[in-house]
Amino acid sequence: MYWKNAFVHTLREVPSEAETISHKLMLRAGMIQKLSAGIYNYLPLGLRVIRKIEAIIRDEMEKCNATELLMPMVIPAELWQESGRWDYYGPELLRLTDRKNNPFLLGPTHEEVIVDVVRKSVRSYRDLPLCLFQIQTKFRDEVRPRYGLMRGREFIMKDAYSFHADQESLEEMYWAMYKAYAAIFGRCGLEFRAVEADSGTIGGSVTHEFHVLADSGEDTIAFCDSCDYAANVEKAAARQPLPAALPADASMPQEVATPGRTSIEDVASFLAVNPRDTVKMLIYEVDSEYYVAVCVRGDLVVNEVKLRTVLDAKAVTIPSDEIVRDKLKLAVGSMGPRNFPAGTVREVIADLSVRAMGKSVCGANRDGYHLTNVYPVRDLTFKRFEDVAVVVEGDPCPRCDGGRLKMRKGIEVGQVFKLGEKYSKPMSLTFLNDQDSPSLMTMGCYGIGVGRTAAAAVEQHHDDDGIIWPAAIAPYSVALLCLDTGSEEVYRLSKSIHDALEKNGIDVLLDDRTERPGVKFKDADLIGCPFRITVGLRGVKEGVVEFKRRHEKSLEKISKDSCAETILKIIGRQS
RNA sequence: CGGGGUGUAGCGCAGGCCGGUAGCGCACUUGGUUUGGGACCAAGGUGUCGUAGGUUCGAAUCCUAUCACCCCGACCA
Repeated sequence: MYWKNAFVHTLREVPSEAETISHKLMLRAGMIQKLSAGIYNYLPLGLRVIRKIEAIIRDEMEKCNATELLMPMVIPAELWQESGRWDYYGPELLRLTDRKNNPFLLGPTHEEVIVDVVRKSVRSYRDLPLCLFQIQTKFRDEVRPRYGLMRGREFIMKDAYSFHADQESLEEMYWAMYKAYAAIFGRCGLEFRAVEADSGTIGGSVTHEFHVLADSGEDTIAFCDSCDYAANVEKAAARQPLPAALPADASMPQEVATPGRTSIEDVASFLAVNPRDTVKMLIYEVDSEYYVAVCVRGDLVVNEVKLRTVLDAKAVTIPSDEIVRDKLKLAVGSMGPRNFPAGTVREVIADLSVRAMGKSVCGANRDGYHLTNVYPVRDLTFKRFEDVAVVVEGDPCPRCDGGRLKMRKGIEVGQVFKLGEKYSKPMSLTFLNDQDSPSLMTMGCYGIGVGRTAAAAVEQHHDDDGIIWPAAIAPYSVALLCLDTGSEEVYRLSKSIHDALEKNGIDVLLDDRTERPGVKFKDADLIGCPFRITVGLRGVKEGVVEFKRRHEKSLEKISKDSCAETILKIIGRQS
């Protein structure tokens, strides 16, 4: 490919909208271009990266006996009404009507459609198991799209759906997909981690997310430093300590004045105790219907995802101080679980950490007062203990002895789900089993954010000069710089190298512009092809061209006459 | 959706308080000099100042409304 034909337009300055590295670099490298908030044009260079990722995905999907199809992006509302998601899904779902005023939606995911596809065709257990996938543009009207391809409204996703006669078959496919995902991200040259996760609104029970490790990630993952336990922090559990024993000399709770101290930090320092020895109590509003009180050890944070799961709720939010004070008649800043006036809340839930506490401080349920000498095992009367706290670095691993949890930031690029009968039931996806009786299919679904994978690769592989693409997903393997387009000899040599590489199946981008060398070097670094070949007057006079790897400083000089073969050998060895 | 901010040339920005010929850098075009890490000189083109209304002799500037975009938060297979 010749640069002049490749539609590569790099930017020297960063458009002001970009914040994250991948967003900035992909814009500057001329890979993407914004059309609207969270909606991007994929320019030729960016599209090549997308296509390479897609090719790897297709290859691995086919190894799992998954077959590709393509479903429409515009979906009749009817199907979603059938599954119940038409009402359940919030404003993230873009709804539209056609000229006859019939309701449609832009697909944010395709469970309903695939179920419809399969139920129209599959009747017998003999057709199962079955796995179908597509690579399609999705639309989710995100509240706040940001970070370029990382969190767009329109985005390309690979989604696969599997159908099974029984749980064992689903299990088998689930782990086959799990392995395929590991292979895909490995082949893309990414450092990633598969983690246990919360299954969220899509439903189902067991799920793993695949995260590319990068400091800029939006998710936090916790993993054990000695075994292979890893989980999204939303889900991560720690080994819970045993309930504390009550010391024989334990004295009775005592009310102390703590004027104006309403935060854990203030109360702890005022009473000269560690925040670990205080009990924090928070009020949550659940599904806009009722309230609960939640206690955690003072230094911990309530995990709202866990809380939601524990309450089987859709949403939990912290109400304003005014509501807590005026409507619930509670002492904001001085709430505590001992003698808690629970009349206005449905129940009190305590984190397991509280049970393990010894002598503690908690609110006295009276403005400006706290209690000291509280022993939760003795003084707290409520019964419900749950794991509702966010784990912290150093917590003991829930799986193994002696392991400690560590934290990293991750970018979620893929997820595998066991859906079970969540869609097959409301949509009557049945088959005849070998007993000749109708039975519900059980399903799995498996997604990969293709654009997000590209962005994650940039987050993980770049330097001050630009992108450093992993070889397998680079837009071109080789940036071939012809420094002196005015010289017949240099130009001819450049072209012959270009042709020889292309003939051997190597992607090569020949910079044939009449630009100064500095510009070409800068652009080559920015675009980030793994290999660079420089053909210039200076080298040609000595009979050499230069070969450089994007991630290394050093250059190799290669005889110009045998350079195509030499380079083929080097690249063949590496990729 | 709550809080904050920005819309002026393709990109990055100044101008705005204090109304009076719309500017700078990069990019682009032409000519020349340069030529191995984003060159230099000269000349040139480029705008409904986000949109609509209002105040005024006169609005990028003041007022009102509105739209878009960005950041923080909430939200998110």
